Amino acid sequence: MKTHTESEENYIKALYHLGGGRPVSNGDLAQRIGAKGSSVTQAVRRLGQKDLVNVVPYKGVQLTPQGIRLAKSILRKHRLWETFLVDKLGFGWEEVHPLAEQLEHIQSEELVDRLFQFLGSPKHDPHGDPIPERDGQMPPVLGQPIGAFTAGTEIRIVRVEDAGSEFFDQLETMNINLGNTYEIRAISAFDSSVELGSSAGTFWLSQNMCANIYAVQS
Amino acid sequence: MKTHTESEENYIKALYHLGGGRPVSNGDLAQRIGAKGSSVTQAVRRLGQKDLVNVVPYKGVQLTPQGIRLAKSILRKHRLWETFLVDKLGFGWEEVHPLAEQLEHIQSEELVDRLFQFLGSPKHDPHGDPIPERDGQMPPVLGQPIGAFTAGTEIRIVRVEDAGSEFFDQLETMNINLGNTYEIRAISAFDSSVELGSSAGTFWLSQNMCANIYAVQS
DNA sequence: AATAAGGTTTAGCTTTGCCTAAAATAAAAG
DNA sequence: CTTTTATTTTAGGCAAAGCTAAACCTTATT
Repeated sequence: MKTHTESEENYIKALYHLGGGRPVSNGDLAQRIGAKGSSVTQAVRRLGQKDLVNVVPYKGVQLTPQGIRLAKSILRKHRLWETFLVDKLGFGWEEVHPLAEQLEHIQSEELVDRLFQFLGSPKHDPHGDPIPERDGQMPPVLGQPIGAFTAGTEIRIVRVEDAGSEFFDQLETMNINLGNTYEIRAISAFDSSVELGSSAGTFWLSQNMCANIYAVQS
Repeated sequence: MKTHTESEENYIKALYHLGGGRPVSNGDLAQRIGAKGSSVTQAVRRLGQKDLVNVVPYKGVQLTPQGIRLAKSILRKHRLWETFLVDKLGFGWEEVHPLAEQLEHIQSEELVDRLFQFLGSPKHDPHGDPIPERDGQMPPVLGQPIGAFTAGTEIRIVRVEDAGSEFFDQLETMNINLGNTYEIRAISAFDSSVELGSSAGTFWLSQNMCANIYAVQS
């Protein structure tokens, strides 16, 4: 695997995030990257010459299998570093993203492998997102939105979406963490908010909160 | 502290290595960076505009106090990451340098502080080199070359110079590590090589090896 | 003091990566 | 089926960093 610039890797990551293997529009990509359309046109042309994407002018850009492989390897690094920052250095959920965004560009297979081992071969990162394996395989995406369960079910929180720092702050103040278990007490027919119960008492979660918190039956 | 490019940081680091606070010639800097003189001229001009160096055309470049502060903060990061790679991830001495060279550019005071704590507030890195403190203070530079002791002295290895991978390989094969203790059995009057003894037996170290291995009496 | 040698700077070119403004194309509306 | 609108691409600029070759200081030699 050759070496790529950070900019290139950022485009690949954005492409994977937005489309996986499917085509992505110039505009969407520009928005995600935070650059103008014209810059994107040039950038993807460069990526095309390295066979990381297929470009159809005026139509869209699409990762090649090679591009997908690269995207996954970057995602793997990103999520391993996030795990390191939270588990080992004690960072909070919301702080780690920008840091991992820098660390994910460090080039060294060996480093990734050793980090993986050091962290105890994790399958999911601190948000519960799956960490791609060495060979590109993806562990399962865990859970379903809290609102999808029925009243009376015992659930365990296994994943939270990255919905911005205010969302994470809210989780913090409500003391909601991965691994917590609750009983679904009620689901409002009016606004789909959910009442959760634990030994510590019961509380209501807004629909917007619920949509970003994933759980499994337990 | 503003944010700098990797290239800028590399120049600052090189300047610190070559001259500390003293002026450095364009040529020496070019050699160290691995670029042509003309590139260096431009680069230092940019650094000058940021008040990180003082440039006197045709004479030399010199770090400002601000530049020295930056240099130390980079060195701190470099050596902390080296410590992490060796102590926590089990890398060998000689492998860590290029990796630390990438990691030292990660921007986050918070990360450095937490890493420092996580590593147990180390004063020296795995080669025995002092790790600059947060405030720029330098812990002592440990030991003196092995050849400087007299026969009969008990010594403990506390530092090795970075004298290239062949040197490290040699240390490896001779099983010489920081913390090892030996007795100086003899010093050759002919070529200044040194005979070291331990419970495992005795062996001779060439003058070139000795010059890069530092010890204290013990 | 004049000149040759060595190191330094300037001039001009390349690539990456981003920008704005103008032209071109695709899609939607009439 | 044309026209308007929205998106995308081209054209032309700019800054960071590097390069080569030519011009320019310094210094050392004669």
